[in-house]
Amino acid sequence: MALSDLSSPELGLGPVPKATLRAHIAERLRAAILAGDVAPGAPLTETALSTRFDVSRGPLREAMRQLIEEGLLVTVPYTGTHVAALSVEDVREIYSLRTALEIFAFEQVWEHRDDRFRRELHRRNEALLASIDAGDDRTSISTELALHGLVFEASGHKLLQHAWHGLRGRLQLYWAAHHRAHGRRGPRRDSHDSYIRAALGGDLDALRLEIADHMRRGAVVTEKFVSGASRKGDTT
Amino acid sequence: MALSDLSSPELGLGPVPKATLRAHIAERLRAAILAGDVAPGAPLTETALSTRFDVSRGPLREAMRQLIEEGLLVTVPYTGTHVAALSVEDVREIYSLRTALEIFAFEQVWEHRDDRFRRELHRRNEALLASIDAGDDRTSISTELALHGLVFEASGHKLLQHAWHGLRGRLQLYWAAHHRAHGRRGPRRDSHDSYIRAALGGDLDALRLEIADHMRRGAVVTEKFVSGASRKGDTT
DNA sequence: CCATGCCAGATTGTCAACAATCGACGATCA
DNA sequence: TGATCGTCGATTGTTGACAATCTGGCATGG
Repeated sequence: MALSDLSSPELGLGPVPKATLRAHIAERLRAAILAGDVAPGAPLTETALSTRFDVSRGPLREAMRQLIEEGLLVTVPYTGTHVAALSVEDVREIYSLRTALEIFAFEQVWEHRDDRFRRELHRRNEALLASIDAGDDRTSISTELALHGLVFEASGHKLLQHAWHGLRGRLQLYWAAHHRAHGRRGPRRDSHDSYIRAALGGDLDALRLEIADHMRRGAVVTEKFVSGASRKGDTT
Repeated sequence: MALSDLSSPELGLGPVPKATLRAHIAERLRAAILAGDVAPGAPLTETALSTRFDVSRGPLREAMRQLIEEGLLVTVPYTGTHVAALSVEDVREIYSLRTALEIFAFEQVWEHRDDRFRRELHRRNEALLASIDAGDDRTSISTELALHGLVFEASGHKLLQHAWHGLRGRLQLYWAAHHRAHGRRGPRRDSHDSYIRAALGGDLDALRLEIADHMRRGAVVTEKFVSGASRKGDTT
């Protein structure tokens, strides 16, 4: 199953999202952080945020707890909360774990790849290319994450998807910061060609190597940015 | 580094845990669930819990959010909260992801295994054997989890440890339920012998196979229990 | 007899006030 | 002059009351 419900519109049926205030707050706050409205390492106070969002501190705190769990915020009891700081160690952990999880995801999907999967992979890659060509670095982050996210969605493995979401948020924090610092962060236009080829090919071992290499390249770029930024006394 | 601070007593120095109420509540509630004081699938109401714990609903809610994130509770807005129900699909996901993560953890540690690591592995295995021999099924769950947890601690990979903690909680929920249902759930006395051998040996590929096999065996046992329990209309 | 609409109880969501704790500044004293 | 202790502002932690929403059952009408 699982493989069959990638983007079925379902005619708009299915359970509608129940909107609780904390969910909205979490979404807005996450967006604000990833948009760089507050820099990594910058402090956040509950009262200030509750005023800005015009909500009480109760739901705001619950939303912040969620972002803490996602690794975007750090808090120390009775003292304060701040946006997670950037660190090279973090980058290494994110990319190494990403490698392991994405390979595992492909192992799960491997025998079940169908036309739908192939088409969707191509579609998302073209969306990535389009945003790169348009020079829109902001959406190219989203499209690249969507491309890599496909295999996790297709796996139908809820726990695995959960782990991917956690990684994705942290990754987005670093990419967004990189984007703001250097203007252009996006991958080279052809950087995913061999990835796509291997993902649709017949050699699982080749894909393993390709993913490891792909991640290694990404990690090097991001690490370099972080160590450069922290040397300038930016964060940490 | 990382490999060096496995169980250093530090003479009782080091930062004392800052006790917030929600942390205590989360701990107690988690213990209650894993002890089976509330069965999987059973409903939990905030007001009832806040009365029993003699705290207000604020910190209680934050503690519950944490357990929700850990996969022990499930909530639907404005409607209710219940302990997570058991499902064979969940078991398959837990064990398959466990396999991937534990292999990854060993890959991280492989070249850094030292005497300390070897000693600690033996120590924890002996603790497991002791609890099995003592017929203490309750602590044998803890000791088995501690044994498998070593490689994650030794990896020094914070993100990986975080993922392991998430898996461990879910696993504990199933094992505890199994224990309560059948009295004796624990592994056979020699079930970790080949695991230890492979973990300390020189053949990483052999260890990969051993872990995969070890998990497969565990998954089969747990799956069988869950499908049996649900067929009796126990949960789900 | 079945479908529909409504009502009541229960449960979670939200709010504003109060308490506990922390970090830093400045006064005090050797 | 230097260190130490107390105090104060700021921040998070906690509480109890109130509002919004859901679920099930019941009355009503076809």
